[in-house]
Amino acid sequence: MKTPGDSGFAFPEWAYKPESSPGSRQIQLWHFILELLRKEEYHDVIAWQGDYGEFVIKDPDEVARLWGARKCKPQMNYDKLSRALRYYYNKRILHKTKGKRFTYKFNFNKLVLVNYPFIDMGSAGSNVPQSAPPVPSGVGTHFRFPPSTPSDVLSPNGEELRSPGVFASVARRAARGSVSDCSDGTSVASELEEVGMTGGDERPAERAFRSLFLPHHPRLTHDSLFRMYGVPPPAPVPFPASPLPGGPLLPPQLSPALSMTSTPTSHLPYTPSPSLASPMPGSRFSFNPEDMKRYLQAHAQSVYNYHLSPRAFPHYPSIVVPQPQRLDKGLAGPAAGSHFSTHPLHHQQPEEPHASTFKFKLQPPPLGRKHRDAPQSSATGHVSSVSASTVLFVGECGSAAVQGTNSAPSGLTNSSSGGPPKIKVELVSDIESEEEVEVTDISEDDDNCDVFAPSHYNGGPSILPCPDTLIDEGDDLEEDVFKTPAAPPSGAISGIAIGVGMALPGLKAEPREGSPSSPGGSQCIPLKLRFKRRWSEDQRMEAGAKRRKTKRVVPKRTNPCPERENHNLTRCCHTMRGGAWSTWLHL
DNA sequence: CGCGGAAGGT
DNA sequence: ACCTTCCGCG
Repeated sequence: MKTPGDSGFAFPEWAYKPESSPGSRQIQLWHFILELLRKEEYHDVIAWQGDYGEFVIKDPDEVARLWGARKCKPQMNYDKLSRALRYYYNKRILHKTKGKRFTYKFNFNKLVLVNYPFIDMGSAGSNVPQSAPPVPSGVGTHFRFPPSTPSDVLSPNGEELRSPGVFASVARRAARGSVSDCSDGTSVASELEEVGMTGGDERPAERAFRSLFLPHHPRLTHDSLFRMYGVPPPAPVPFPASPLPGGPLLPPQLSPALSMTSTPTSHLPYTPSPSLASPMPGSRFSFNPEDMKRYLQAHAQSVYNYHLSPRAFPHYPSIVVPQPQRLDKGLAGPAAGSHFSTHPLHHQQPEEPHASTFKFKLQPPPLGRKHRDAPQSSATGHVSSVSASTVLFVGECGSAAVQGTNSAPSGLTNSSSGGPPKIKVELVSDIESEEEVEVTDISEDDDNCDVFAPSHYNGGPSILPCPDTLIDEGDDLEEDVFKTPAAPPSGAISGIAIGVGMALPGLKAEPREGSPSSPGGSQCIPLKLRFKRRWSEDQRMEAGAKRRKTKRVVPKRTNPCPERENHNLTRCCHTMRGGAWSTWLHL
């Protein structure tokens, strides 16, 4: 078992559960599906079947119910869920297995290739979708899954790996170029056979898929990997910004993502997501160390980020992934030892383990907008029946139960189909992927960091902390509640700030000289003072001015839905998303 | 059942 | 962006 203590660092517990981590997107349907598929208790509800990646929803209503529970959408039903699934067709995450009811198939080629690019996909053949990044020739021509290790060293409940630290281990290991020292010598290849695979005719991607996604793989669990790679090191930077150890010949044995084999559901980053869909800077893979480096960094970081929380850190190309937060105080809190450090998913899904307590009747087939408009009675009727059996659920999901009645007719009752026929040009997903390559785009942070306009340091280190923390609360908030080793030393912050400020005199750069760690930051003081003065002026100037969004208003979140709890963490995470370490200090 | 457009929500 | 909701169509 990995406790915050034994590894020397810890993450906030939300970091271990990306699905529900506030900064992350809410769990996506296909994550959820994978999650269900992975759990035996749901094998009567949904299960792998047929081809690789193919699964059958045996109990559509139940799946819908579970999904609805997860998303706090008590009105969920298979009709809606399947619509959501159909949206995956275009994204090529899923497709329908024709002729088989309730049967869909994951596009594992894409998933595997995109997320596990070092897996040997066999001959650059036909079945490799173009959306998938090409496999560098020097890398992973013959991918071997990492060997597993005895399954009794660490606690067995490690099925949910959340520690990005593994990456570092892997990276280090990769740097050393040795993977062969598995303790028990069991090769993963053999494991694949153990799982009962049709070795020969199976395509590599499928093999990969199996090992990655099949439920309860006996060996490739978090534990084995964890054991294999030891305790996460203090610096979980998967691929540091420093030159790649082996140059382009990074040992193929483990893609960073592969270290997360155990939790397909939660670490398969959403494929079409920007930095993942096609991590290469262009559609073409140029195989030089620089590109490789960038690629690896982006990829690893993406995965890593996803682990932590996809939104936790912006995807910057040459950024060093922030180190984990040592939640001395955070985790020392009441709930710390008990279950935070154990396994997120286990306490994360109140609805699933206790599906019974969550019994609520699925909404009957949609009444239709019109129907809901006119006869209030029928809607009310079934809603009440729902809520009656869903007291607990209502409690957790807040307004959920009300939905049935309050969803307004939206006025568009009748089909506005009078218009002329439109031809819609569909975007091919490959193109999607390509446009999502923008690894260098940091514009996303603009909103959160409008004091330092990103353009100002576009060329420079993209890791600039966003000083909005300092701005909104003045100097009072220097108190680091979360001492994070990764937080750039305040000196660095001021240094950067100053640097920026010098380059751009008009900038409101808060030098943050009040920082505890640099009480007498001698060297910079004059400048700092200057900036301080400047800052004060600006503050005064802005005092009367309209509120800028630098003022971070803590939103009143009343939604008790498990998906959205962790309010303070939410705040943290959201600000984090703004690209600011300093925000952590904010907590 | 399954599809996909359309609109809306967050 | 990723659904959720509704709906008409086959």
